[in-house]
Amino acid sequence: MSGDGSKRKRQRGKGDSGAGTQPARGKTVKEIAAAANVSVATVSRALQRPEVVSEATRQHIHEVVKRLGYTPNAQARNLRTARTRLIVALLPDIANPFFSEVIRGIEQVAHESGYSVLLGETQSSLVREQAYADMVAARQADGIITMSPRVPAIPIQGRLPVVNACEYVKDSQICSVYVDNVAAAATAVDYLVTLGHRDIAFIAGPPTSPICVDRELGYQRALQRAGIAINPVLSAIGDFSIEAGERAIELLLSRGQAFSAVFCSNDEMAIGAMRALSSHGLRVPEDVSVVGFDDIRFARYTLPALTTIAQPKNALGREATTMLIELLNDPAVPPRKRVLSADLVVRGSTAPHRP
Amino acid sequence: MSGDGSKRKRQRGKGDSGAGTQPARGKTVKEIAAAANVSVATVSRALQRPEVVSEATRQHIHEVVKRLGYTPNAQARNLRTARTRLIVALLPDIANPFFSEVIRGIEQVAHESGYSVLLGETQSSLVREQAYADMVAARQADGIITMSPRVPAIPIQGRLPVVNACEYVKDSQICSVYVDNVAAAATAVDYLVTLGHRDIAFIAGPPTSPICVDRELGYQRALQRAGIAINPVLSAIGDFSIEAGERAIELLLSRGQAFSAVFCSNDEMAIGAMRALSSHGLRVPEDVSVVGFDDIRFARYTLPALTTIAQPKNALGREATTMLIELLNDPAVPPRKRVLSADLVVRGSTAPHRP
DNA sequence: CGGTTTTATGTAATCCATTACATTGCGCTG
DNA sequence: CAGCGCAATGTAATGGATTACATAAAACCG
Repeated sequence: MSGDGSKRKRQRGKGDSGAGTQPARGKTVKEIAAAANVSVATVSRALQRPEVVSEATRQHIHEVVKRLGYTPNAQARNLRTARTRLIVALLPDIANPFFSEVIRGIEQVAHESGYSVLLGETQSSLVREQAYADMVAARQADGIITMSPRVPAIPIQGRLPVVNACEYVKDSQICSVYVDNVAAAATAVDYLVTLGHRDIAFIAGPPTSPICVDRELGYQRALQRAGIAINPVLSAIGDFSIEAGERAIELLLSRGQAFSAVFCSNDEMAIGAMRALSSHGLRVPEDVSVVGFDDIRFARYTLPALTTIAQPKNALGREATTMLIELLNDPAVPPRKRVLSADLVVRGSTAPHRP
Repeated sequence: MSGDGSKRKRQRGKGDSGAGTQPARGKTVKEIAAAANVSVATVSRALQRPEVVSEATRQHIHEVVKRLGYTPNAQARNLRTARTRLIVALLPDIANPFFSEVIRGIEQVAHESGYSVLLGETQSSLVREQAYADMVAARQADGIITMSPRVPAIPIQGRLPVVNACEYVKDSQICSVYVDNVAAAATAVDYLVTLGHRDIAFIAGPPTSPICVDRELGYQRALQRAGIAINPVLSAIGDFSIEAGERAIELLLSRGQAFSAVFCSNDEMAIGAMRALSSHGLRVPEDVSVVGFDDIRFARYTLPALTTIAQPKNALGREATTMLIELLNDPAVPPRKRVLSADLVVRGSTAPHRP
């Protein structure tokens, strides 16, 4: 009986066989368990939930772990627990100072909560956006914070682990954190009105993004409130770059319609606008007041320093991350939109209108 | 006898038992294999090495995969293959425009090679640096690109999967990519000398970093070459921030030693210097010429535009990543130091000396 | 002191894809 | 046609930790 004595199973476990030249495999729980004379379960528990093992055992195991220099294999843990503690931060452009400050807020909260941040720069490419979203489907990341106005499709069932930061998607089940762009833009324009300006130009952002539409809306509302007619000749569109700000001013000036102030949809365009204005011999703020949006770090250091709407960049990142982590811990939390406040910061680029 | 007929093994595999409320488990190879009437091995092969399965089978499997919406679990794959295709980018501060452009280069190459980038902002904290390094030990990332002058300890045997970018560590087996800071700084100062300046101030960076020492060395060499005595009263130290540049100028001016030019160890301090100078009624470049280092994006847009040393930021990131990936593919490649060139970009902040 | 909790630990199943090795079937050659 | 080689596929071991369930030992209780 028992005719299977010869069934030579492959037994080249790491413990015995001669070849000491194996490729640098890390230590495993098994080895620690053996060295500490306990079971793998106990080792795992001593490391994960120290309160359930006896004081003596725990200390002993920790001592062995330290002595042998053991670090649990995160891949194995992740596979078993089905969590990666990784979140993807999707943004169009990391070199944009606005985003890089938001990212920093994301990184902070993530780190505090034991998560790490995977950088997903998309260059606004749908393909790349999708590629990062697929990492969630592949369980290589737990969730996504997206700073673009689109929410990528993730072929998983259940609630999408996605939070929208800075941007937001209308009518959706997606959590978002952003500022009230309409109100903020209106505040900026109100301020210009207060200073006596009536011919206020506007440099818009790409109309594909809802927040740009909102900023334009705010501009229009403020004008209406002040009884000023909206003049399309005083509007130009830019792509958020400094160069776009310059071009926009060129365009506005070429139209021949005078203006004594210009509200820009972001700081970089405002910086471009200031340059273009001064290269046309127009002084800021004496001849033209300029207001930006975002309050990037350099806004404070332009000459003159830029009056702008300060977005709580760090808080946007922090809040978005907090939301995402909440969502990851409990997929049943209801979708929320959180609106942070953005305040006008008056600096040197604005002055009372001089007729 | 045989008292084990009752040994109810837990059989709650996903196929049968009633509760349809299970928590959104993803599809597995097994299910695909079953649906396609092949073995798991064949499915895996069809996806990983399509050339080894027959044309018909491959098409059939792909069809099933698509129909059922299957995405292989990356954690499982990673565990098995012992690679994560993740690299950590360690940097002190993501909001620093210099680093964010380097990061972009890193992200690009990583993406081209099928890697993703884990953002490791350290705030120059050793603890956080180490925490990210430990992710490599925990096999949660394959390697590290560090932009700080330290190389964290990673308790793994064999070659450390680390590349140093922008900074470098002396006498080490670590791969690095950086510019010749001595030569670049000397070029900048040479240029000021050519313009007739002899009283050239210097704003140094934190002396803990070798590249700062190098920049100072370059400054000194250029002066020596020109037969100008090095005057310690004309040097100040800053921490790379705009404010530090302002403070440095205050300090230099307070010392009473006249200077007609100042070379700053980075652009942000140069921007601060320009502000401080003009708030003291000194015109740039008419009264004082200013040169920076890095050529961050805003350097082009200051008033006057900043003359500076252009570091190939994108290339630094790209090259570092290329090196790291090479190293990951073949740990036997010899350690290399790669020096990229940095060129002087002359803009408006420098002018001939006017006695 | 027998019986019931509680506490500490062990055993083995599980997560899911990859892949070494085994097997099957077919075409080709001498 | 036996025999060999190659191509295609299958079976099951493997990676390393977590954890459900089982068990043993200790504490508690009337």
